[in-house]
Amino acid sequence: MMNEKASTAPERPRSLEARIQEHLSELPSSERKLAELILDFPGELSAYTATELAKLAGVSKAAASRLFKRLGFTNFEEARRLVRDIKQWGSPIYLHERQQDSSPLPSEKQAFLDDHVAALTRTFEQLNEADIEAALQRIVEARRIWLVGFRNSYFMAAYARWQFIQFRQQVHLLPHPGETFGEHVTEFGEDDLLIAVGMRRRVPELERVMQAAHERGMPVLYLTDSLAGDKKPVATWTLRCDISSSFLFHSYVGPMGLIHYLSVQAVRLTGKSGRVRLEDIEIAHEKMGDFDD
Amino acid sequence: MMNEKASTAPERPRSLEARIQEHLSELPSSERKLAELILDFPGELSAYTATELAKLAGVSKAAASRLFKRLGFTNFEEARRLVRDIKQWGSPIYLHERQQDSSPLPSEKQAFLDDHVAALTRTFEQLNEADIEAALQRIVEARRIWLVGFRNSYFMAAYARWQFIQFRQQVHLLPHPGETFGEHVTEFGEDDLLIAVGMRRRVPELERVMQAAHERGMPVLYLTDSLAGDKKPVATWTLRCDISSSFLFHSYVGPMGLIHYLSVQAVRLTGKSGRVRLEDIEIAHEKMGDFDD
DNA sequence: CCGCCCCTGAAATTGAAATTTCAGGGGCGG
DNA sequence: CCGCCCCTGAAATTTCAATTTCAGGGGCGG
Repeated sequence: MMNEKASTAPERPRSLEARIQEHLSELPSSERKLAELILDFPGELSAYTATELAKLAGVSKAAASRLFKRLGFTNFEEARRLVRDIKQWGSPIYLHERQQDSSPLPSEKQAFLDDHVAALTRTFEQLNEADIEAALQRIVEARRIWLVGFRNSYFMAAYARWQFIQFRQQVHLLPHPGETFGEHVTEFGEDDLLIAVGMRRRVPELERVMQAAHERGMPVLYLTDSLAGDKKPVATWTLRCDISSSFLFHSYVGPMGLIHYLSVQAVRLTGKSGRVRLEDIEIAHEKMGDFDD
Repeated sequence: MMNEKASTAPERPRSLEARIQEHLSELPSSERKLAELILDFPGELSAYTATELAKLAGVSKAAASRLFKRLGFTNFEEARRLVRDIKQWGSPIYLHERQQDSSPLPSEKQAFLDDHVAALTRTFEQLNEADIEAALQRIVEARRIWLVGFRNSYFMAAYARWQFIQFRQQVHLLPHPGETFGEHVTEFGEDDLLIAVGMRRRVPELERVMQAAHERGMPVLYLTDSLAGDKKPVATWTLRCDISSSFLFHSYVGPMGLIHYLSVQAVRLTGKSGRVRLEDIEIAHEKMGDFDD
C-alpha cells in the first residue's frame, strides 16, 4: 500500500484541505488534477459522490479512490464524513489550523458570513411588495399595535417593538411580564394591529392569539419563515423570511432585515410627525441624562 | 413580463421543503417525523444519506424511501440532487452575479440589503479571535451565565439567551420580569459569566452591572458597537460589531451574526454533551406536543 | 367483532458507487 | 535500447445504501 507509514500521521483530525496541501507536491498527475479541483471547489464537497468528482476533474473513478487512500483516509466515505462533520460540528483543532491562513478573513468566518448574506438576499428577494405596502399603512395608522412572539420568535418581536416605539405610541409586546394573555386579548380592537412573529418551530398558542385577533375584526401581520405551510392561519398579510443556514442554528438576520425595512419605511410614511417624535424622544432622553455617551 | 402565479407554474423545480409542506398533512406518522426533521434540519441535507436521516428521525430506512416517493421523486437520489443544486443556485456568489443583471430586486430593497451585508462583513472582519476563543471557553464552562441588555440591546440579549439554552443550563436574562437588579447581582459568583450587550446608546445602568460583576471577580464579556470608546468599562473581553447603516435606524445584523457564531462554536466546544442536550430538547418537546407543525 | 386498509419496521433484494485488479503505456536510469 | 517502475483508465468485483417485500399490527366502518 502506498500509505507511507504512520510516521507523519498525528492522530488528529486534520482537515481535508490541509491533507491535500501536505501531499500536493507528491501526487501523480491524475490525482493532482482531482486534488486541485477539490481545493477550488465552491460547493459543499460532501454533497457529491466520488464518481461525480472524478468526472468533474476528468479522471477515472480509480484515480479518485486512490487519492483518498493516499491522503490517509481508509476510504472515500471517511473523507466525506470528515468534511461534513467539520462543517457541522467543527473542532477547535480545525479552527486553529485555519487561523494560520493569511487570508483577510479565515474561511470559517467567511462561511458564516456567506451563510447570512445568502439568507438575507433570499429574504429580500422574495418579499411580497403588496403585503408590505398594506401592512406599512396599517402600522402607521393603527391605534394600538400588539406584538407577539414565542420562543425563538420572542426576541424579534422585542426588536420590532423597540423600533416601532421610536416613531409611534401604543406598541405593546405580549405577553407582558407577569400578565396572562387573556387580559390583553380582551382589549383587542378593530382599529388595532396584531403583528405575530412565528418562525419555526411554532407553538399552538400563537395561532390562538391570531385567531382571537381575527375574531375581533383586527388585521394580523404574520411574520414567518419561508418554509411555513400555505394553510396560512388567519393572517391578513404574510411576510416570509429565509432563515436557513448550513450551520447548527438557523440564521435570523433575514427577519431582522425585514423588521428594519418595515421600520424605516414606516417612519417615511408617517412623514414629519414621525420624525418629530424621534427628535422628541431624543430630547427627552437627553434631558433625563439617560445616556452614557 | 409574465407574472405567472404559482398555480400556473408548470414544472418549475419546487424545492424539497415546498413539496414537504404540500404533503405534510397527509403523511403517515413515521414519514411525517422524518419530514419534520428535514424541515428543521440546519445543515446541508444533501451531505447525508437516507439511512442517516432515517436514523436521526428515529424511523426505519423503509420509511425514508417511501417518503421521497410520496413527495413525487422517483428516488432519494433525485431529491438529494435537487437540494444540492438549489443550494448551489442560491449561493452568495451566484446571487451576486444575478443582482447585476436586470435588477430583479428594486433598487430600494437592494440598498437595504447592501447596507446589511456591509455591516455584517465589517463585523466579521474585525472580530478579535483571541477574545472570542477565551470567551467561548468561558461560555461553555461557566456555572451560570447572566445576560444583560437595555433598550435596543435587550432583544440581542434575549436572542443570545435563547441560543445558549439550546446547549447549556443556567442562562439568565436580566432583568427578569418583575424583579429588580439588586436581587440578582448579589448572586453573582466567581464561576459565573456576565455577558453585557451594550450597543449605542448605552444607559449608565449597564456599566453599573458590569462593575458589580467585576468587583465580585466575575469575568465580563462585553458586546458592543465599533464606535464605543476605548475607555472600555471593566470588561474582560470585548467584541465589537458594526451597526452602522445609511438608513434611519442602525442595523443589528452584525451582532446577530456574532451571537450566531458564538452559539455554533460554543456547541462545537461542548462536544458530544451539547449535542446530546440538543437531542434531548427535541425529544422533550415532542413528548409535550409543544409544536404546531 | 369482523375484516378491510393502510401503516410499520425487519429482512431480502436490488442497484449504484467505490474499490481493486489488470493490461497497457511512458519516462528514465542503466 | 532495454527494462524497471509507476501511472493510468477500463472492467471486474465488492460493498453498502436504497428499495422492495412481507408479515404483523391497529384503527375504523360496517
